[in-house]
Amino acid sequence: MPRATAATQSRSLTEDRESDLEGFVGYNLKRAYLVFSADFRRALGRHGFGPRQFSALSLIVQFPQITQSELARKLGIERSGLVAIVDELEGRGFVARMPVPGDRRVQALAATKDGRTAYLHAREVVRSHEETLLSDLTPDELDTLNGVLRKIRESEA
Amino acid sequence: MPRATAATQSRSLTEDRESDLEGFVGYNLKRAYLVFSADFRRALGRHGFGPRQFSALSLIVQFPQITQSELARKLGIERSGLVAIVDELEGRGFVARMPVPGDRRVQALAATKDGRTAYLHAREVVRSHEETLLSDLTPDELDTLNGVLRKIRESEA
DNA sequence: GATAATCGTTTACTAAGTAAACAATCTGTC
DNA sequence: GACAGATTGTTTACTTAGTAAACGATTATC
Repeated sequence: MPRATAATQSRSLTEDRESDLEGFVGYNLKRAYLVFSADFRRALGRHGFGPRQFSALSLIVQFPQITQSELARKLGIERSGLVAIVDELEGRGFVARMPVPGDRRVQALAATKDGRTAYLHAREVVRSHEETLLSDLTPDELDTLNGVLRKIRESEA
Repeated sequence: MPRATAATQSRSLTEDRESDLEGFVGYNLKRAYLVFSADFRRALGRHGFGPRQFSALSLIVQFPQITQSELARKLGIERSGLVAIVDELEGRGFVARMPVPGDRRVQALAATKDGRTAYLHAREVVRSHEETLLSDLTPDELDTLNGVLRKIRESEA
């Protein structure tokens, strides 16, 4: 069994030879997220997708007729913040706002054919960008990472 | 006007056991980072520290006489972005900009006594906030998380 | 000694979000 | 059926965290 490398003494309270900062999960989480974010833009920027548009379109494709409030809830952002995202997706012809018979307040969202096509293509680009970024990880590490990130997310109030 | 029948059959297009989005590490990384970030502010907001001020002060305490350029490099941000952070730390009396004998361009940064005290206190608050957030993780998971985040960070160009 | 590079800084800009208010609409209670 | 209260999408104003380009002062290089 390949044991963890020698660089895992980080739990000591008094050993200060490496930066304190590197020992904080929050800081490392932010830096790792920034690496992903920058690479995402490199990979999908030319396709005209930012992370927010991609996330929103993904959920719209997957949950047809979802309302804006529900989508905002799933994304963890405010309704007001979602308006601009949907505006842009609609402006590109990827998404349509549609009235809902029973309730005239809500706008149901549906991906157009173009939107679905663009999403399926973008999804493959994102998969490949992630595969590259994560290529140094063992399958075990990848599994643990996914599980841990989910645990952290679920600990949210 | 694109017709969109109420009965959408797009479910058969994808193998969609759960949301595509949940399968992307980048998205989960962002959500997890936001959980940490919000909790960090809850924990240290009343102490007047944001994540940026905390990170900068941490490195200044650990590397006395560090220059602003070097600090920016370590933090992974632009020099121009660091100015406001140092301004604030200096305004609170936590940090002093000092001239360096050999080179009149640079400003060496040093934590004041107040700055060191405030940092040591804040560090304990951060440790406790992280401990709480990560309490659902096994020691193995925590080790793997730290290692994986580091690997991702080091893959940066 | 001219030219290039570096440092801290300012200014203008961008991205991504929140918070509060608003009109329109829906729901539950009397 | 009327009416108080909640909900929806939206606008507006604001905040946060950063980048990019230019600048004067200085230092390094040829």
